[in-house]
Amino acid sequence: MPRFLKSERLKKSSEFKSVFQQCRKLEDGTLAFYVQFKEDAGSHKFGVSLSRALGKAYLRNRLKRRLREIYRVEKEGFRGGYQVILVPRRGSVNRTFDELRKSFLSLASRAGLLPRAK
RNA sequence: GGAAGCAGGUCGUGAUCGCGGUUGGGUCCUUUUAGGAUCGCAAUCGAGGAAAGUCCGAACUCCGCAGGACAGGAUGCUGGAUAACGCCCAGUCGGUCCCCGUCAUAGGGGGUUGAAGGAAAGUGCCACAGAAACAAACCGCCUUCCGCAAGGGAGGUAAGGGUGAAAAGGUGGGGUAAGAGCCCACCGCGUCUUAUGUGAAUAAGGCGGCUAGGCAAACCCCAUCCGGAGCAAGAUCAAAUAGGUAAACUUCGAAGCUGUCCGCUUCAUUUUUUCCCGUCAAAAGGAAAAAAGGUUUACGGGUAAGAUCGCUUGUGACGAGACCGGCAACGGUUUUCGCGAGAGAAAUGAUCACACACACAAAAUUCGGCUUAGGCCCUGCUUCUUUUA
RNA sequence: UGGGGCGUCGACAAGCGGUAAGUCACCAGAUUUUGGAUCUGGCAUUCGUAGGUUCGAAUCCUACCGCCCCAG
Repeated sequence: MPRFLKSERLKKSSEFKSVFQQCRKLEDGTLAFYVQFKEDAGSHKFGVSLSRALGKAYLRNRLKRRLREIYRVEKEGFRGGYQVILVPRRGSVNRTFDELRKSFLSLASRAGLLPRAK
């Protein structure tokens, strides 16, 4: 099974800033998807940013964990060399796990992270 | 049997994958005491009763400090308990509800509730109404004077009427010109003494009769307590990393050309500027231009939420069970067992099974409380209802 | 973690112990051929919610709910 290591996480405020500054933005009603591509094909990082307006603490925690779980399972198919930030939109706390995954996959495919279907 | 309310208990289990900590192990590096990095490794532990709101009280840390006072804040029946508290326990008194009891009171019992110190230290307020809201006489009642009378003047009075949330103890009797604690009885209030109690108070007896209306969650007075800031407190560490500035090189994303690299073209991202369009003015939209990103080198400073500790396997205000003391809260030179999360863009999620496993809601220095939120089941109490007798 | 402020009609708001001003909007009527403008009248059983103090609470006190801001 794929793992999700600490080194794959976006942590520092500066890292987030850099991605937001120089990135491609995609969104649907549920998620906003910020992706920045890098030369180094081996490195890939992932981060989630949640506003307090989304809901109470336990809701935000659950949403973040679900998004991370989706990323952990689905990142296998991605090309390397990217940094991704997810910003959930208002209302996404009420989505089920499957709805979140569908939304994530469609955005990732639009962003070009998924290789073309054979 | 059912429903509602209140109080107490309770807050899934197992499997697979994933995540955080600790310990062990493997690999690599430095060094050979050991340290660091890393991991499809193993073992083990991994959110709450409210973790929440941040309303109180402490521990701990730094700053200040001989000691005290003012200011400011908090608390406010009594006693106990505690590390401390505005919490908790027991009691007193008052309000309210229920039950017993009575012809009706009285009396007794139980639940619940109370920011229950002081209004005879001072200031202030008590709208409207009302004569008067701490001081009074409108309608009255009585005496007397003037007048034929209607009525008017002077005085006494506060029982009755009227106003009001509130009008100066209440009821009955005596008394009087009419009245009035003016006098008497009972009740109530205040005060003194005695008794009981640690005390708040209670009981009995004496005295007092109006001087003492309400509001202190109005200012205030009295008593007691409080130095200030908070784990982003605070302590330690190399002189490196990141970021910044300057210079040089470079164009990383997507698509196409190509076997591949280099390279080229177009598109896209962010920022700025200009033009067009549009409008009251903007925005949105369209077009053009410029810059940015990555790497290397140098400078520079100790800035910044850098790293480590604080930080939680802690001998403690710790948890659970006995025993002893206490009505209880709680306590103990007693005894047995237990030792439980520790992050830092922040660990608990996904799937499946089991009774539809389901509400509220997630640690962030740590404890003791309070308040609020809320699901299922169990226990107890209260109320209502149904059936049977 | 600590501190400060605000909730009054659909919108903006005044009042801060004694019967909840005002403006815009809305409704009805008048005027007008009609609309606008103008004039007249109406529009808060209760001041975010729940308790308490008081004769009396939007106002004072307490606890909640929602929103906004500040400091490191």
